[in-house]
Amino acid sequence: MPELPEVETVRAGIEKHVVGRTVRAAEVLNPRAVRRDLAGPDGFAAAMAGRTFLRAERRGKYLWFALDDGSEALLAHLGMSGQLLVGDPDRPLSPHVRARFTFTDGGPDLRFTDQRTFGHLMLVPFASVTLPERAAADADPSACLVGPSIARLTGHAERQAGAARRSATLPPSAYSRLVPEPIRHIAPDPLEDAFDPEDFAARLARKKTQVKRALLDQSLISGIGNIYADEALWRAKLHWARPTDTLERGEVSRLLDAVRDVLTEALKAGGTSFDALYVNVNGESGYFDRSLNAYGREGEPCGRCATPIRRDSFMNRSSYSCPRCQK
DNA sequence: ATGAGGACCTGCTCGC
DNA sequence: TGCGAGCAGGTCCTCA
Repeated sequence: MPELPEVETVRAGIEKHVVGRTVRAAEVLNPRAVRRDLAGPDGFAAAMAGRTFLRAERRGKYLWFALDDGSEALLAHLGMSGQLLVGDPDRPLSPHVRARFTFTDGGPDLRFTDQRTFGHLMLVPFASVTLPERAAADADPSACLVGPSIARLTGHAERQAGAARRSATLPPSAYSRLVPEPIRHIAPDPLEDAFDPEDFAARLARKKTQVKRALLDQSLISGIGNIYADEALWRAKLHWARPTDTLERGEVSRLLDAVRDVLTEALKAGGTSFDALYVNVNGESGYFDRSLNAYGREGEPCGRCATPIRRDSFMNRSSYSCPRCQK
């Protein structure tokens, strides 16, 4: 499943193939792929035509392409099974292609493929406006000029004009710190500069929930899914059901180190698994089978103490842990 | 306000 | 051989 390392692999892989290119036509083959875009499939497709890809960016499991002057973005979430593939525009259309973008240069096209259709695409404005306004918005979310309710009611043309007007006040260097409006609530991920360990620890301490649930809470820390949550908890020797408000400071530090390590190592491995024109986010490829210590290893010996790994049911999914190392 | 759980979705595997 | 149940899980929505 695409978690942060897979999404970053896709972002880095796709960036060099699309940046600087202009969309000739967008085609939505399954309306569910753009279900969160209120312009609808036709509106989305029409609004994407003529857009130039400027940058490829990411936060947590979301990735986006800043378009044209950087005032709007094509936002993508890969869900459970999403892929972004670049290739010969004449190759056969697989049945799971949900959206397709061709380019004015006639070169390789971009396809959003998604078997389980949990992923989606949206054309959206950036959330923040000028830097002083950004500071105000951070202090008080309701102060954001482009709040969710406004964005939902506003059409593409108006959003476009508004975003362009606002972005005119921004120095180019500020763009990289902006995130698309629909993901304002997504916390920084542990691999970006904006991530603040102190803030994370403080917010974690205020929560009254289980530590694994907290790791999966994208508004607290982003980029972690079920697999890397289990792996990080195994490394940190923490039980998944441990109440967050009982964690000691040292344990939180250990957990954050484990999270960073597991994401970084997976990113290194994931970065080797695709070639030039085919960007693969298939969960089975590369590191998956080799370097997992807990996830999916029910009954197999723990790498530290040889106690069989246990599987528990949690949130309608599985949690894998060592009953001895992770009390 | 916050936390917990269900819905969404499709392909694969397993057991009868 | 065929079929249905179970499973996989990220995010949003609803309910308590």
